[in-house]
Amino acid sequence: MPLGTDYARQDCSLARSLEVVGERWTLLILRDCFWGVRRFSDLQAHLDISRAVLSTRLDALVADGLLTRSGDGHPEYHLTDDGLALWPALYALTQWGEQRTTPGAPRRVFVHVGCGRLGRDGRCTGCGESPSPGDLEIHPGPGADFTVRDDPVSVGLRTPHRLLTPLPAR
Amino acid sequence: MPLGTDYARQDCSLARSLEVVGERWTLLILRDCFWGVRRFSDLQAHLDISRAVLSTRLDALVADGLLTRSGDGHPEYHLTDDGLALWPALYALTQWGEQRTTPGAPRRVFVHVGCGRLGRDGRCTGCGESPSPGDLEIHPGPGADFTVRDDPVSVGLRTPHRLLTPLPAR
DNA sequence: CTCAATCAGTTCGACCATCAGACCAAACCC
DNA sequence: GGGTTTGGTCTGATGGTCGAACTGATTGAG
Repeated sequence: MPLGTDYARQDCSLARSLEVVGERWTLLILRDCFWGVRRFSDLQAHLDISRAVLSTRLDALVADGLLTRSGDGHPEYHLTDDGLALWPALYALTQWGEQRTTPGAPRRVFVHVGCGRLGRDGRCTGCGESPSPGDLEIHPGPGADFTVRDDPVSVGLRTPHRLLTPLPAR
Repeated sequence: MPLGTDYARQDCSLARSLEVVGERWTLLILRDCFWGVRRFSDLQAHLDISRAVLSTRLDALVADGLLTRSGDGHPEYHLTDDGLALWPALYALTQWGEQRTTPGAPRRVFVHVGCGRLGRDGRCTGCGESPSPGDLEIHPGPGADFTVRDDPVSVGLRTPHRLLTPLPAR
């Protein structure tokens, strides 16, 4: 928990959110899940995160109902509806970072499949709606840098990829 | 910084965002700034945060250009344009927390002054636009609980209050 | 089927952040 | 000018995070 336990006495929904997704690494793990990453080792390799912390975070996300752990052998992690509902917040935070650091050259571009591009406000430039993540493709943008990482997830993102479908492709 | 320094080698705008606003307490401090809190002691009393940490966070937010520190005597903290641009992300996270914990009874309701209410997607139910925070009023909602806190900021929020105007009123 | 490699963690000790509380100097109030 | 408030800093105790080593189950190759 990112907040002291006595923070339960704060009457604010943002604090409630941060108790679940405010810890170090948690939002980056969920971002990878939206992109389709499902395996422990892929998350670990892509995030350069300590295995101990990744294990703790995944346990917490499953306990909080944002992820499910499935499979009898090596588990796969999938977003629940509660997890999927986080997409607008995640996208808004990403856009804020993009606008601050590389305003003219986005690292990633999201495409509403068969329709238009996703604008900064999360609306499709084609239909004007806010597509659900499953209807989106992530494309490398002009600000992307392919030289920094060689893990399977980073490699898989060098070409367009439908969100929520397995990454790396198997 | 919430992420290891070597995370500079990650090619992702979300990571960039989290390096600025991902630390414990930072988003709650900014939330208070949107509500109009400007003084060190008001933040400290409302958040129940250690003074040392609050001091560190405010320094970082000023250095990152999200807040300005003004006044020759006791300083006032104000949001910059970069800080104000965070509003959609902050609102989206708040709505996610509200939907998860108290779906039918929001703790706070935001009103586009003279127009309509703010929907879950940040659009006004009246005009359909996404108002900037300065055009919004925060009202206590049906899920608000006035019994938990008695600091000046909490008291000031028991009645409708225009965002970005001084809180507590002086 | 056997054996090695991979996967999904757990454990460990070093290090860093956060906490509550004490302390302090400048600003403000009378 | 003196006392109070404000806005911090400092300190020792506690808890989180780190990289690296270790482990046991699963999977794949032959």
